[in-house]
Amino acid sequence: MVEISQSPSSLRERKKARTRQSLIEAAFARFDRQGFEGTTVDEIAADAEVSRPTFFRYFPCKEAVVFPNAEIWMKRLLDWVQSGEADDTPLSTLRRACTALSQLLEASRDELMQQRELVKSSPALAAYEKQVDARWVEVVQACLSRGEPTPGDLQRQTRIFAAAATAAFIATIQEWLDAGGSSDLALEGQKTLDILEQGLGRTIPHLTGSTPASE
Amino acid sequence: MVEISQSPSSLRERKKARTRQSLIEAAFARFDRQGFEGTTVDEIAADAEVSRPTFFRYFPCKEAVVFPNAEIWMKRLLDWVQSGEADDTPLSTLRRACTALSQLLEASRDELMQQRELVKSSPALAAYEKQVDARWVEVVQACLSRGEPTPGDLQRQTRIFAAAATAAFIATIQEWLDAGGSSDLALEGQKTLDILEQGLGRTIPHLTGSTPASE
DNA sequence: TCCGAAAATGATACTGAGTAACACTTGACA
DNA sequence: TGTCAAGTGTTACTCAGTATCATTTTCGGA
Repeated sequence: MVEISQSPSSLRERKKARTRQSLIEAAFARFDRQGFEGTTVDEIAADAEVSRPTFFRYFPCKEAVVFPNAEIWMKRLLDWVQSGEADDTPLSTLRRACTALSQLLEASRDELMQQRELVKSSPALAAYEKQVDARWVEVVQACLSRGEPTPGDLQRQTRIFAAAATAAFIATIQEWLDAGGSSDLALEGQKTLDILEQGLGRTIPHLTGSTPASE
Repeated sequence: MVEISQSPSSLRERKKARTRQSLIEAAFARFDRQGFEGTTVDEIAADAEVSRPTFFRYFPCKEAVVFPNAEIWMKRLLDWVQSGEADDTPLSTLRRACTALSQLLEASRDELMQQRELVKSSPALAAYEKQVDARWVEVVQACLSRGEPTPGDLQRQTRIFAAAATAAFIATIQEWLDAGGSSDLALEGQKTLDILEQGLGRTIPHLTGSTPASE
């Protein structure tokens, strides 16, 4: 369904992949020892035996090396959404996308938890993570606006809902990581979408003052 | 209810306020002419007739000068929430907070639209704005968890919902600005909260595939 | 197998953000 | 008025990120 694709074909591609991996490993090793802020790009590049400009040919900024898979996952999921069967409702498309993403994330749990530790230790990194997260809105948008041209007024509501759903799912991921990543993320994700679909009144009545049954 | 408070008391305070204002005006003047990226902090400082270190004594980074009121508004609203009457439901507290904030924002519409233009022109600025926006989650959290100690499991759901509500309201603000800021933001905000309270099934049935009347 | 083009890298040098140290000035307050 | 604290300027530094250009490495065709 969602596959890790590609044989690294040519020698050139294989070398690039190797260099990229070296940079990532060198970076995380330094970050473990010295923290993110305490590490310079020069050190990372030196450890990986490349020059500083080369580092920036692989990553747009120092922060990006902490999230080496973000772009890849996003693209993969976007492709999947856009090539999926179109007879679903928008929300069920979103539900399936969340499940697919959950599987990717659960498979990388350790890596993600390491990321999360780093992010907590550095404001600059936290800022960059928000930028990365924001790109997921595009994916959610794509899920919600399949096929139909979406009439103007509805489009605005959809955009707002997409923002809410993205933030909610990201918060769900973070809760999952903070709890050790042991629970079933896909399930938690569906629960989150339940809140958005059914509304607070039915899912967390405590917050609205109504009782679950009434209304 | 939410007042702009304080006489600038001492001379020292008045001077600081004046310097701060000069920096803001110098910055926006330059940004208008040269754009955000095309302007250096040195230029801003020189225009305001202070040194570069002084600029950084007033603003934590170059980006911050674009959002001179963010911190102030947030603090004010947080104070208001924490000192408000406690007999409301969490959601109604949030509703009132949104109305209060809407009034502040509507009063600063032109300034906000200028900000929005700048943000659209610079990725660095967009990144910083996300950081600023993220701080609003705290305020929303405060609205939603008044009084009660909130039992553990519910707390997680509340955090997730707070993230969703914040993102949704921010998206609402942006839609409002992109539409020229002519509509009633407070009203739009309430509509957004309706979606979250009632759920998609009742508010945007189109997305779930159900019909408005049926379940 | 060799050769030319394209891609990747390294060296060097630059800009600009942000900070530290320290001396100096100015407002607060008794 | 004089003392102290707060605010400022000067200087010099670190480091992220970029441009330029020469050099090396891989690719693909003959």
